[in-house]
Amino acid sequence: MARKTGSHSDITGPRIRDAALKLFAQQGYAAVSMRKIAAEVGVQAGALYLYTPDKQSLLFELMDGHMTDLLAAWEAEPKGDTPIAQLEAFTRFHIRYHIDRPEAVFIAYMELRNLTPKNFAIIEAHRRRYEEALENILNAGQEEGAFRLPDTRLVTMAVIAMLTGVNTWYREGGRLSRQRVERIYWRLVQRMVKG
Amino acid sequence: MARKTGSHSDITGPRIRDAALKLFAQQGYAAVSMRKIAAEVGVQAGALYLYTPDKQSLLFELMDGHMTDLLAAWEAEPKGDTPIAQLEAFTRFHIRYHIDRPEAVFIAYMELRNLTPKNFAIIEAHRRRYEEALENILNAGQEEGAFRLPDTRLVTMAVIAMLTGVNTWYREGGRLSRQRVERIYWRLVQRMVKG
DNA sequence: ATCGTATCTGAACGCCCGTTCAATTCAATC
DNA sequence: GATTGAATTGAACGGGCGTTCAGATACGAT
Repeated sequence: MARKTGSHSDITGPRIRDAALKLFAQQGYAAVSMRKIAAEVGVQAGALYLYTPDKQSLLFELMDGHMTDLLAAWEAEPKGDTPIAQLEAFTRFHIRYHIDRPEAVFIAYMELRNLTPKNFAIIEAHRRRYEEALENILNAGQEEGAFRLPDTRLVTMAVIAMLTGVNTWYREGGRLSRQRVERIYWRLVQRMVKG
Repeated sequence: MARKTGSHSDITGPRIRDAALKLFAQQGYAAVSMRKIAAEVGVQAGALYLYTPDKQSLLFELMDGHMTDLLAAWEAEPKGDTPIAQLEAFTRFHIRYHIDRPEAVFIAYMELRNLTPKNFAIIEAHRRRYEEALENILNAGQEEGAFRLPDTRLVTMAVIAMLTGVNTWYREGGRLSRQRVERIYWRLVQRMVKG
């Protein structure tokens, strides 16, 4: 047998990326073989190489796609014009966006060490740009006196770590709704920045 | 050749654990082979099995040891008697302890999925106990009116995520000293809990 | 000097890895 | 209904994996 009825390039391609996303998140890049990914798609391992040059590219494209989408989504987000409004927008956006993509987020944070140095540098640049979006808001608020921060760079890292931490405990249908989680975290962030 | 001069069980054992800690943190459990660990120690792969029953036990003992030490160190920490004093003690302790053991901390957070279900349950119980140490402080402060928290469980997770995040950016000899990092984070935590 | 034993080697076991590629199958076109 | 070309198989490549174990080695006790 060779290819099955109705299988086409534009269907198999995305299915491979979906399978890789799921399996990398579940078991980790190093523990997932090309054969496992192929099995999840329902195809032989060799077929994967029609859609990706190698395993590393599969990982990189998942991470690069995630970061690119994240940055684009933040650009497109309505922000308001005061630092306090922008900080609220960032806080709520970050939680909402990350809570909806637990697998991509998990991979983006856990598999950095499995990237080649070149690919790592590209992902790091993306991350840096995203962190700077927050840092710029904090700096603006600091300058105009809306915030009183001990150290904007440190507060940037503290806020992002705190917000991203939601993904470690949030479960769909749990005690708190997304809305409620968003609101509570926003209150905490407010307290952190208000002198 | 067989064993080298001066090699003894009580030397090789710890060296194996040290090598495993270093390599697991650097490359991840799945990517590190028993042969790599053995090479780091300067020994053949077979020799490892005089000191550990298998690779999984090597990982588990590192994680279990780390969590046990962490809990014991917190027990032994001078705490003060008010919730606010205890919260300061916890905040400073957490940062100090974690900043000094980046490899063990990294493994404890990243390699959970590579534990067998039984071992995972044990590590999770440890983590839960540690989280409860903080949650109890927050609850006590909430009840006696020292803190005004939107949700103690959520604030517990937020604070721990924020504090542990230090390990992602802190570098020895960087812009901020440990002392300064401790102090700034304590100010942020204070703001978060004070209504 | 010899022995006993703790320590370690080196080879082997069956298995899985990422990747390549000739051969095959199927859908669309003529 | 034959031809074409994209999609896929299945086998193969060299290599690394965790683990076992008989045999070699060197130290401490006698």
